[in-house]
Amino acid sequence: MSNQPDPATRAWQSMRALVLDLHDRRAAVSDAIGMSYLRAKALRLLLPGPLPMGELGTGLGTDAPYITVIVDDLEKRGLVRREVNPADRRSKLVQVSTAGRAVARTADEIQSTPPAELLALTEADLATLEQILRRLVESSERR
Amino acid sequence: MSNQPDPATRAWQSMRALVLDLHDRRAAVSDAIGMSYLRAKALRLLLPGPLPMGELGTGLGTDAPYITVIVDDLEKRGLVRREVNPADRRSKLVQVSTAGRAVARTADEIQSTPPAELLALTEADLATLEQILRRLVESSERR
DNA sequence: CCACTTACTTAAAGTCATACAACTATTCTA
DNA sequence: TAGAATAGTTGTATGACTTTAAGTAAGTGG
Repeated sequence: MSNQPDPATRAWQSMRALVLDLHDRRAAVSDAIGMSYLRAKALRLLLPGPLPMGELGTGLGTDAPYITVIVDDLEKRGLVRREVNPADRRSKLVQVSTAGRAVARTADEIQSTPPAELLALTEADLATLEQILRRLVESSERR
Repeated sequence: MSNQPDPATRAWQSMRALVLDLHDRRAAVSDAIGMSYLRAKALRLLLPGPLPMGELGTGLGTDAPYITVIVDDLEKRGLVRREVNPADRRSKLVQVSTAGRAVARTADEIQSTPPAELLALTEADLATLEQILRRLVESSERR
Protein backbone atom coordinates (compact mmCIF):
# COMPACT_ATOMS: atom_id res chain seq x y z
CA MET A 1 0.00 0.00 0.00
CA SER A 2 1.61 3.22 -1.20
CA ASN A 3 1.38 6.01 1.28
CA GLN A 4 2.09 8.67 -1.28
CA PRO A 5 -0.28 8.94 -4.24
CA ASP A 6 1.08 9.73 -7.70
CA PRO A 7 1.75 13.32 -8.81
CA ALA A 8 -1.48 13.60 -10.83
CA THR A 9 -3.56 12.63 -7.82
CA ARG A 10 -1.65 14.94 -5.54
CA ALA A 11 -2.05 17.83 -7.99
CA TRP A 12 -5.76 17.17 -8.29
CA GLN A 13 -6.23 16.96 -4.53
CA SER A 14 -4.38 20.24 -4.07
CA MET A 15 -6.47 21.94 -6.70
CA ARG A 16 -9.67 20.74 -5.06
CA ALA A 17 -8.48 21.83 -1.63
CA LEU A 18 -7.61 25.30 -2.91
CA VAL A 19 -10.92 25.87 -4.68
CA LEU A 20 -13.34 24.08 -2.37
CA ASP A 21 -11.84 24.60 1.05
CA LEU A 22 -9.00 27.07 1.34
CA HIS A 23 -10.35 29.77 -0.96
CA ASP A 24 -14.01 29.03 -1.46
CA ARG A 25 -15.69 32.19 -2.75
CA ARG A 26 -19.21 30.94 -3.21
CA ALA A 27 -20.61 32.20 0.08
CA ALA A 28 -18.95 35.58 -0.42
CA VAL A 29 -20.49 35.88 -3.87
CA SER A 30 -24.03 35.13 -2.80
CA ASP A 31 -23.70 37.35 0.25
CA ALA A 32 -22.51 40.24 -1.89
CA ILE A 33 -25.25 40.04 -4.49
CA GLY A 34 -28.06 38.91 -2.19
CA MET A 35 -28.99 35.80 -4.15
CA SER A 36 -27.87 32.23 -4.52
CA TYR A 37 -24.64 31.23 -6.19
CA LEU A 38 -26.60 29.40 -8.87
CA ARG A 39 -28.34 32.61 -9.86
CA ALA A 40 -25.00 34.36 -10.12
CA LYS A 41 -23.79 31.55 -12.34
CA ALA A 42 -26.86 31.93 -14.52
CA LEU A 43 -26.18 35.62 -15.01
CA ARG A 44 -22.58 34.92 -15.87
CA LEU A 45 -23.61 32.31 -18.44
CA LEU A 46 -25.82 34.88 -20.10
CA LEU A 47 -23.13 37.52 -20.43
CA PRO A 48 -21.87 36.43 -23.88
CA GLY A 49 -25.39 36.58 -25.28
CA PRO A 50 -29.00 35.43 -24.89
CA LEU A 51 -29.65 31.71 -24.37
CA PRO A 52 -32.78 29.58 -24.59
CA MET A 53 -33.98 28.24 -21.25
CA GLY A 54 -32.86 24.75 -22.16
CA GLU A 55 -29.28 25.68 -22.82
CA LEU A 56 -29.18 27.70 -19.64
CA GLY A 57 -30.30 24.55 -17.85
CA THR A 58 -27.54 22.53 -19.45
CA GLY A 59 -24.99 25.10 -18.40
CA LEU A 60 -26.22 25.12 -14.83
CA GLY A 61 -26.77 21.39 -14.60
CA THR A 62 -30.36 21.72 -13.49
CA ASP A 63 -33.59 20.55 -15.06
CA ALA A 64 -36.24 22.55 -16.84
CA PRO A 65 -38.63 23.16 -13.93
CA TYR A 66 -36.00 24.74 -11.76
CA ILE A 67 -34.70 26.88 -14.60
CA THR A 68 -38.16 28.35 -14.83
CA VAL A 69 -38.02 29.18 -11.13
CA ILE A 70 -34.59 30.79 -11.44
CA VAL A 71 -35.47 32.85 -14.48
CA ASP A 72 -38.76 33.90 -12.85
CA ASP A 73 -36.78 35.13 -9.89
CA LEU A 74 -34.15 36.94 -11.96
CA GLU A 75 -36.87 38.51 -14.05
CA LYS A 76 -38.72 39.76 -10.97
CA ARG A 77 -35.49 41.40 -9.87
CA GLY A 78 -35.14 43.05 -13.27
CA LEU A 79 -31.91 41.27 -14.08
CA VAL A 80 -33.04 39.33 -17.14
CA ARG A 81 -35.78 39.45 -19.75
CA ARG A 82 -37.55 36.61 -21.52
CA GLU A 83 -37.96 37.12 -25.24
CA VAL A 84 -39.72 34.86 -27.69
CA ASN A 85 -37.29 33.11 -29.96
CA PRO A 86 -38.23 34.24 -33.49
CA ALA A 87 -36.80 31.03 -34.90
CA ASP A 88 -38.93 28.79 -32.67
CA ARG A 89 -41.87 30.24 -30.83
CA ARG A 90 -41.92 27.43 -28.27
CA SER A 91 -38.60 28.55 -26.91
CA LYS A 92 -37.66 31.70 -25.01
CA LEU A 93 -34.40 33.52 -25.16
CA VAL A 94 -33.17 34.80 -21.84
CA GLN A 95 -31.26 38.04 -22.01
CA VAL A 96 -29.40 39.90 -19.25
CA SER A 97 -30.42 43.48 -18.58
CA THR A 98 -27.97 46.26 -17.81
CA ALA A 99 -28.69 45.75 -14.11
CA GLY A 100 -28.07 42.03 -14.51
CA ARG A 101 -24.79 42.69 -16.21
CA ALA A 102 -23.71 44.81 -13.25
CA VAL A 103 -24.58 42.05 -10.80
CA ALA A 104 -22.73 39.50 -12.91
CA ARG A 105 -19.71 41.75 -12.95
CA THR A 106 -19.76 42.11 -9.17
CA ALA A 107 -19.98 38.36 -8.74
CA ASP A 108 -17.19 37.88 -11.22
CA GLU A 109 -14.87 40.29 -9.46
CA ILE A 110 -15.28 38.47 -6.17
CA GLN A 111 -14.85 34.98 -7.47
CA SER A 112 -12.14 35.74 -10.00
CA THR A 113 -9.84 37.61 -7.67
CA PRO A 114 -6.94 35.25 -7.12
CA PRO A 115 -5.91 34.39 -3.55
CA ALA A 116 -2.94 36.35 -2.20
CA GLU A 117 -0.88 33.16 -2.15
CA LEU A 118 -1.23 32.88 -5.91
CA LEU A 119 -0.08 36.46 -6.43
CA ALA A 120 2.97 35.69 -4.32
CA LEU A 121 4.33 33.22 -6.88
CA THR A 122 7.22 34.25 -9.11
CA GLU A 123 6.29 35.51 -12.54
CA ALA A 124 7.82 32.44 -14.11
CA ASP A 125 5.86 30.02 -11.93
CA LEU A 126 2.68 31.94 -12.56
CA ALA A 127 3.18 31.83 -16.30
CA THR A 128 3.90 28.10 -16.23
CA LEU A 129 0.92 27.40 -14.00
CA GLU A 130 -1.39 29.48 -16.11
CA GLN A 131 -0.30 27.80 -19.29
CA ILE A 132 -0.75 24.26 -17.97
CA LEU A 133 -4.14 25.04 -16.47
CA ARG A 134 -5.32 26.67 -19.65
CA ARG A 135 -4.43 23.56 -21.61
CA LEU A 136 -6.31 21.44 -19.08
CA VAL A 137 -9.41 23.59 -19.40
CA GLU A 138 -9.24 23.49 -23.17
CA SER A 139 -8.87 19.74 -23.38
CA SER A 140 -11.62 19.26 -20.81
CA GLU A 141 -14.00 21.51 -22.68
CA ARG A 142 -13.73 19.75 -26.01
CA ARG A 143 -15.66 16.66 -24.93
CA MET B 1 -10.20 48.37 -20.14
CA SER B 2 -8.05 45.29 -20.46
CA ASN B 3 -9.75 42.44 -22.21
CA GLN B 4 -7.28 39.91 -20.94
CA PRO B 5 -6.93 39.56 -17.18
CA ASP B 6 -3.50 39.00 -15.65
CA PRO B 7 -1.96 35.50 -15.43
CA ALA B 8 -2.84 35.02 -11.76
CA THR B 9 -6.50 35.74 -12.44
CA ARG B 10 -6.51 33.51 -15.48
CA ALA B 11 -4.89 30.69 -13.54
CA TRP B 12 -7.39 31.05 -10.71
CA GLN B 13 -10.34 31.11 -13.10
CA SER B 14 -9.07 27.97 -14.81
CA MET B 15 -8.63 26.19 -11.52
CA ARG B 16 -12.13 27.08 -10.45
CA ALA B 17 -13.58 25.98 -13.76
CA LEU B 18 -11.80 22.63 -13.56
CA VAL B 19 -12.88 21.86 -10.02
CA LEU B 20 -16.37 23.38 -9.93
CA ASP B 21 -17.62 22.86 -13.46
CA LEU B 22 -15.59 20.63 -15.72
CA HIS B 23 -14.75 17.90 -13.22
CA ASP B 24 -17.08 18.36 -10.29
CA ARG B 25 -17.13 15.12 -8.30
CA ARG B 26 -19.43 16.09 -5.49
CA ALA B 27 -22.63 14.62 -6.90
CA ALA B 28 -20.81 11.40 -7.82
CA VAL B 29 -19.49 11.07 -4.29
CA SER B 30 -22.83 11.51 -2.58
CA ASP B 31 -24.54 9.22 -5.09
CA ALA B 32 -21.97 6.50 -4.47
CA ILE B 33 -22.14 6.56 -0.70
CA GLY B 34 -25.83 7.36 -0.36
CA MET B 35 -25.41 10.43 1.79
CA SER B 36 -24.63 14.11 1.44
CA TYR B 37 -21.25 15.44 0.44
CA LEU B 38 -20.94 17.19 3.79
CA ARG B 39 -21.24 13.87 5.60
CA ALA B 40 -18.52 12.40 3.40
CA LYS B 41 -16.35 15.37 4.25
CA ALA B 42 -17.00 14.81 7.95
CA LEU B 43 -15.87 11.20 7.69
CA ARG B 44 -12.75 12.23 5.82
CA LEU B 45 -11.91 14.82 8.49
CA LEU B 46 -12.14 12.13 11.13
CA LEU B 47 -9.76 9.73 9.39
CA PRO B 48 -6.57 11.04 11.02
CA GLY B 49 -8.10 10.62 14.48
CA PRO B 50 -11.05 11.48 16.74
CA LEU B 51 -12.17 15.10 16.97
CA PRO B 52 -14.42 16.95 19.38
CA MET B 53 -17.72 18.10 17.86
CA GLY B 54 -16.59 21.70 17.88
CA GLU B 55 -13.48 21.09 15.82
CA LEU B 56 -15.46 19.00 13.40
CA GLY B 57 -17.76 21.99 13.01
CA THR B 58 -14.84 24.29 12.32
CA GLY B 59 -13.53 21.90 9.69
CA LEU B 60 -16.89 21.66 7.99
CA GLY B 61 -17.75 25.33 8.35
CA THR B 62 -21.07 24.67 10.02
CA ASP B 63 -22.45 25.60 13.41
CA ALA B 64 -22.89 23.41 16.48
CA PRO B 65 -26.56 22.50 16.02
CA TYR B 66 -26.02 21.09 12.56
CA ILE B 67 -22.94 19.17 13.64
CA THR B 68 -25.17 17.43 16.14
CA VAL B 69 -27.54 16.48 13.32
CA ILE B 70 -24.73 15.19 11.11
CA VAL B 71 -23.10 13.15 13.85
CA ASP B 72 -26.50 11.78 14.92
CA ASP B 73 -27.03 10.62 11.37
CA LEU B 74 -23.57 9.12 10.97
CA GLU B 75 -23.93 7.37 14.31
CA LYS B 76 -27.30 5.88 13.33
CA ARG B 77 -25.61 4.49 10.23
CA GLY B 78 -22.87 2.98 12.39
CA LEU B 79 -20.14 5.07 10.78
CA VAL B 80 -18.98 7.00 13.84
CA ARG B 81 -19.12 6.72 17.62
CA ARG B 82 -19.38 9.47 20.21
CA GLU B 83 -17.05 9.05 23.16
CA VAL B 84 -16.79 11.22 26.22
CA ASN B 85 -13.63 13.25 26.22
CA PRO B 86 -11.77 12.17 29.36
CA ALA B 87 -10.02 15.53 29.49
CA ASP B 88 -13.28 17.52 29.45
CA ARG B 89 -16.55 15.80 30.15
CA ARG B 90 -18.58 18.52 28.42
CA SER B 91 -17.03 17.59 25.12
CA LYS B 92 -17.43 14.46 23.01
CA LEU B 93 -14.88 12.92 20.77
CA VAL B 94 -16.19 11.65 17.47
CA GLN B 95 -14.44 8.59 16.16
CA VAL B 96 -14.89 6.80 12.80
CA SER B 97 -15.78 3.13 12.90
CA THR B 98 -14.35 0.55 10.55
CA ALA B 99 -17.45 0.87 8.40
CA GLY B 100 -17.06 4.64 8.40
CA ARG B 101 -13.47 4.29 7.33
CA ALA B 102 -14.57 2.19 4.36
CA VAL B 103 -17.13 4.79 3.31
CA ALA B 104 -14.54 7.57 3.62
CA ARG B 105 -12.17 5.57 1.49
CA THR B 106 -14.81 5.09 -1.21
CA ALA B 107 -15.56 8.80 -1.23
CA ASP B 108 -11.88 9.59 -1.38
CA GLU B 109 -11.26 7.33 -4.31
CA ILE B 110 -13.97 9.01 -6.33
CA GLN B 111 -13.05 12.56 -5.59
CA SER B 112 -9.29 12.10 -5.66
CA THR B 113 -9.11 10.34 -8.99
CA PRO B 114 -7.61 12.90 -11.34
CA PRO B 115 -9.41 13.73 -14.60
CA ALA B 116 -8.09 11.97 -17.69
CA GLU B 117 -6.89 15.31 -19.04
CA LEU B 118 -4.55 15.68 -16.09
CA LEU B 119 -3.10 12.22 -16.63
CA ALA B 120 -2.44 13.15 -20.23
CA LEU B 121 0.12 15.79 -19.27
CA THR B 122 3.81 15.07 -19.69
CA GLU B 123 5.62 13.86 -16.60
CA ALA B 124 7.58 17.09 -16.44
CA ASP B 125 4.48 19.27 -16.59
CA LEU B 126 2.78 17.14 -13.99
CA ALA B 127 5.73 17.41 -11.64
CA THR B 128 5.88 21.18 -12.07
CA LEU B 129 2.16 21.58 -11.58
CA GLU B 130 2.12 19.38 -8.53
CA GLN B 131 4.98 21.25 -6.95
CA ILE B 132 3.47 24.70 -7.47
CA LEU B 133 0.07 23.61 -6.22
CA ARG B 134 1.55 21.98 -3.16
CA ARG B 135 3.31 25.21 -2.27
CA LEU B 136 0.05 27.10 -2.72
CA VAL B 137 -1.78 24.73 -0.41
CA GLU B 138 0.95 24.96 2.19
CA SER B 139 1.08 28.73 2.19
CA SER B 140 -2.73 28.91 2.27
CA GLU B 141 -2.97 26.54 5.21
CA ARG B 142 -0.60 28.43 7.46
CA ARG B 143 -2.96 31.31 8.15
C1' DC C 1 -53.90 16.36 -41.02
C1' DC C 2 -52.73 13.52 -36.91
C1' DA C 3 -49.53 11.58 -33.87
C1' DC C 4 -45.32 12.62 -31.84
C1' DT C 5 -41.86 15.33 -30.02
C1' DT C 6 -39.90 19.50 -28.01
C1' DA C 7 -39.69 23.77 -25.00
C1' DC C 8 -41.30 25.52 -21.28
C1' DT C 9 -44.57 25.97 -17.11
C1' DT C 10 -46.94 24.70 -12.81
C1' DA C 11 -47.30 22.27 -8.67
C1' DA C 12 -46.09 19.28 -4.86
C1' DA C 13 -43.05 16.66 -1.96
C1' DG C 14 -38.66 15.75 -0.16
C1' DT C 15 -33.62 16.58 1.11
C1' DC C 16 -29.99 19.28 2.63
C1' DA C 17 -28.17 23.08 4.81
C1' DT C 18 -28.29 27.69 7.43
C1' DA C 19 -29.64 30.55 11.23
C1' DC C 20 -31.60 31.41 15.82
C1' DA C 21 -33.20 30.74 20.36
C1' DA C 22 -33.37 28.30 24.42
C1' DC C 23 -31.70 24.65 27.26
C1' DT C 24 -28.41 21.18 30.07
C1' DA C 25 -24.06 19.80 31.78
C1' DT C 26 -19.55 20.87 32.81
C1' DT C 27 -15.56 23.73 33.56
C1' DC C 28 -13.24 28.03 34.57
C1' DT C 29 -12.47 32.24 37.20
C1' DA C 30 -12.85 36.12 40.19
C1' DT D 1 -18.25 28.99 45.77
C1' DA D 2 -21.22 32.00 42.80
C1' DG D 3 -21.31 33.69 38.18
C1' DA D 4 -19.61 33.46 33.63
C1' DA D 5 -18.04 30.91 29.83
C1' DT D 6 -17.85 26.65 27.02
C1' DA D 7 -19.55 22.17 24.66
C1' DG D 8 -23.11 20.14 23.01
C1' DT D 9 -28.37 19.30 22.30
C1' DT D 10 -33.14 20.30 20.91
C1' DG D 11 -36.43 22.59 18.26
C1' DT D 12 -38.19 25.73 14.81
C1' DA D 13 -38.17 28.41 10.69
C1' DT D 14 -36.48 29.26 6.29
C1' DG D 15 -34.09 28.94 1.94
C1' DA D 16 -32.06 26.45 -1.89
C1' DC D 17 -32.15 22.81 -4.75
C1' DT D 18 -33.89 18.07 -6.71
C1' DT D 19 -37.22 15.14 -8.48
C1' DT D 20 -41.51 13.73 -10.29
C1' DA D 21 -45.86 14.35 -12.48
C1' DA D 22 -48.95 16.62 -15.35
C1' DG D 23 -50.11 20.27 -18.49
C1' DT D 24 -49.85 23.94 -22.56
C1' DA D 25 -48.15 25.62 -26.78
C1' DA D 26 -45.63 25.13 -30.88
C1' DG D 27 -43.02 22.61 -34.22
C1' DT D 28 -42.17 17.98 -37.13
C1' DG D 29 -42.72 13.74 -39.75
C1' DG D 30 -45.44 10.25 -41.86
